[in-house]
Amino acid sequence: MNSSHSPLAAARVAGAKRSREVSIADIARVAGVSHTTVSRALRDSPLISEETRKRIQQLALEMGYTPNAIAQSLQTRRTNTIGLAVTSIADPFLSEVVRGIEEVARSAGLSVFLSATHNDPEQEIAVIETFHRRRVDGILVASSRMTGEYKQRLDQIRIPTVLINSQAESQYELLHWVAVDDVLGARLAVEHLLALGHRAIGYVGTSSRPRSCRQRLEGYRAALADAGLTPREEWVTMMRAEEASPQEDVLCGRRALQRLLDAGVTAVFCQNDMMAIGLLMACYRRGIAVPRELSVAGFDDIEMASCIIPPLTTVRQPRLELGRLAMQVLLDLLHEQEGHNHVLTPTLVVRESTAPPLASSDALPPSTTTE
Amino acid sequence: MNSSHSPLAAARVAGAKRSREVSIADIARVAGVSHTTVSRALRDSPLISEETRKRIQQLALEMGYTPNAIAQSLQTRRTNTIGLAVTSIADPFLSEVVRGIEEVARSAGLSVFLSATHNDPEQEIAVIETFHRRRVDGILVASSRMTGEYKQRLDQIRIPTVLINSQAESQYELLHWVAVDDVLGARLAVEHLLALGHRAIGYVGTSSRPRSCRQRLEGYRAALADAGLTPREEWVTMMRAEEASPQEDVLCGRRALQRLLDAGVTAVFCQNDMMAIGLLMACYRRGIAVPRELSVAGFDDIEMASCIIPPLTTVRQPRLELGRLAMQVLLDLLHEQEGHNHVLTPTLVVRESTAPPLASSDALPPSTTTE
DNA sequence: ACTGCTAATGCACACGTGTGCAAACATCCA
DNA sequence: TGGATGTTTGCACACGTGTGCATTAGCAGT
Repeated sequence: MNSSHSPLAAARVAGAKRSREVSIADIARVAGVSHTTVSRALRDSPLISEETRKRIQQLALEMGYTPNAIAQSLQTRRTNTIGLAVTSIADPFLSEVVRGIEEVARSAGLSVFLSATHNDPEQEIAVIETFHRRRVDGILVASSRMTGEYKQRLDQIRIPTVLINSQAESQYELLHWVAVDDVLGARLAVEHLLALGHRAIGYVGTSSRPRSCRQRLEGYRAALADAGLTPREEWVTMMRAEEASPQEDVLCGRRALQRLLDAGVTAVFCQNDMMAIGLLMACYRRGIAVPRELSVAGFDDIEMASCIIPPLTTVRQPRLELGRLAMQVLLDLLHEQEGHNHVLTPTLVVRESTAPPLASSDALPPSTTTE
Repeated sequence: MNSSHSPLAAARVAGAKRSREVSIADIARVAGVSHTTVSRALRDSPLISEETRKRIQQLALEMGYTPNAIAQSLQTRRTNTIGLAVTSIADPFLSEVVRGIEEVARSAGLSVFLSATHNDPEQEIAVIETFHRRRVDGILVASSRMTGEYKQRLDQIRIPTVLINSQAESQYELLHWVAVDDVLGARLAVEHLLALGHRAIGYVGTSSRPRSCRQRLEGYRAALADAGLTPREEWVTMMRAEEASPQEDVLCGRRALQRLLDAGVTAVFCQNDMMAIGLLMACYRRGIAVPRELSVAGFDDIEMASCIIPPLTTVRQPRLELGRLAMQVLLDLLHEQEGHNHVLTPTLVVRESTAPPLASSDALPPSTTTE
């Protein structure tokens, strides 16, 4: 009958330095009931009388009780946690995707572990390993190359997984995925350039994202073919890259300009916006007017695309939607429902980096079906 | 003596559908020892003989054992987890900061929970609450306003916390922080404009980040004062905003142009790069040449600043460093060491959006110390 | 008063891991 | 051979929460 006047004061004193948090056992002791009753009362179990429940909930509040999610997870075998692996956190394409994911996850009561893989197979495996150790309920992987070992790993641990715009060349039936139609997107961009009157249209891609590069190249080729054109070999410039970082992409675009000019193109379709921006910068440096002398189109429609001068014509990926949908599919899987794969439709956003070619541009001999 | 030929096969069968993961108890059973021995062997305890340890580690590998971090956390009272609260995930300023944080965290064996608060007090509290429930070892808060209730909450739960570029007007001695010197940064930018010959220099700020706005305004005023100038009231345009999102900032910049032109300034210093970019876009629309007719300087040096045309003169915040350092301070706190607060020094990055004013610009009467 | 029924509560165990302490065993020395 | 010392192992408990089952209390009906 000396110290603690109220449970509240007791909690304060207990939490003075670095001591334990208030547990249901503590509440039980104060309330004079078993920890079982407290547990049930806090979870609104119908087994507990209205009166007891109210009393205990009030007490929990006064004592500053915060449930221990760790202990709950151990018991229920659910952590209400997901792992999100991205290639690069600073990737402007991913920012909105991650935003969509976190938004949906949080409204479903899930917390998100974020980890970067830097497009490096070894780190990818380490990240998955960590997620597994932490017993996440599900995993999302964005824009990753999927090396064989990685896939094998994911396969073994049997955690529901959804891939977003996977760069793996082969799909695996065990994994689910959400992606944007790259072939269609590329078609839209190239058809736009064709409609403006361009005939010599270049392509710039990078080896750091092999799948989207291949698919977009395919769309590019298909659009040209439909117009009765076959691209010259030198129109297609493939840049070597490893890291898949924005800086690297800009550099690729910048370095590609000379080769494209040498190839004599009047328009360029870039694998993504960052490369297009690199290209624009190089044009600015060399005094080449865009779009008057050279038309440039990108892919992704990142924030920057609309902020740059001239505003970039590009293919819009519904990035926020992509993230939301991926998380939604994962939620379905977590609820033991069947998960469906989705292909989202990109749209063309015409801005000011594309225009009809200069009349002089047909100094270049038209390269129609040389086949 | 019927089914499982090897521990490996046994594990495979066990993990067939949705059954339990392999635990140390399982390994113990197979190895014919107690779970205690397995626990010690896997942790390289000196209590275990070399031979037993090797045997058990080998067995663990074969059985596909992955330690349960949840159970470990419950026992050791450490989750090796931190919570990172940001205002907006898509904020280009934060991308590099988050990258630095995750990098250091991961190399220290910590996983990162990411959550967005949208600059909303209610959500901020909810996020902190969740972090607490999950028993994170530490918390990082980036660019947040710190409402009283929020602070009180953080204060109660006594989890080591580090603030990054906090927007709270008052600092609390309990919390640690890392920040960039806003006053100095603003000085650098404005002194640069002064050195170019500008006398009528405008400022654009937003109410969504009150502290950095106030500090940068202070630096702006100080630089002008040192040059013997007092800014006219209409040179300082304050935009109302709530969300603290990039889109919102761009809009603020865009809408500020007219007011600045009316005020007759020849150069503008913006609270951040996104606002400067909005301003540039507005200039582009109105056919105002930057930097010939109007000089524009920003703050932050986000990726976009160097990619835009014209490349933006701005004040560089060491963003990656900021993230790394904040995480480092948090690590110190986690290791029971004293945490030190840090003020980082920004630097001026002169690019191409600033130039001397047109000769005609002094049609505007010089407004020297009207005081 | 006894039975049968419902409502409310507690016991005991589970989840998977770490660790203090005791016990068993081996080794060495006198 | 006995005792001292050192090495290796296991028992039992702890961490905080959830839940099946038994137990108790309360109440109505005969």
